[in-house]
Amino acid sequence: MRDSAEVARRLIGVTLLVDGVGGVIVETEAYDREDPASHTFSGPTARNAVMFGPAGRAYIYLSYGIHWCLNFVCRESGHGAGVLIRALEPTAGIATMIERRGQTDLRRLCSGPGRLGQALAITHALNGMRLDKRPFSLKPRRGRVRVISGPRIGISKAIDQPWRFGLAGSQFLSLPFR
DNA sequence: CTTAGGATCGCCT
DNA sequence: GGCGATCCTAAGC
Repeated sequence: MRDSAEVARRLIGVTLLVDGVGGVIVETEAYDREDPASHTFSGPTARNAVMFGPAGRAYIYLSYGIHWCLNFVCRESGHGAGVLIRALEPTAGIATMIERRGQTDLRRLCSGPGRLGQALAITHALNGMRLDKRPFSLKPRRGRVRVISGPRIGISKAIDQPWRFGLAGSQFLSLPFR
């Protein structure tokens, strides 16, 4: 597969479901092996092992001891590359997501990696699983989409890299693009 | 609308 | 032992 920034860009507009629940990907971030902000920057460890394995799998980690976050593993020279799925526009299983999240605001159902994880019931149990098999489902986007990019969010290193991607004009982004 | 603090725990130095 | 690829709530303008 190609580099993670290209994958991150091409994922915008793709429909992601987990057990039939989810929506259209509207925000992603790319991370790679040579990237100081990436979990893989310092080499393989127990946590990031999946990121050094085959492409097309889920890498899931626990953020701040509370939030399960979903990444797609990419293959790049040296491996250790992936894309963080940061936000969805909810389209399927909305009632289920509202119940899991405990709030009804559609704009905040899946707008952020932690919220998305909660809405889709992402847990460590899905770590390393193939994205082309149950419970995951990916459907190609229809037609063209306008993608914007900018600095990634919530990191302190490599903030100059424009490796955050979003669907232009979407109301479901975790934060606006400047 | 912006900012500040707390929650909470696995990972790595 | 310190610190996050975060989110929520409350308080301040």
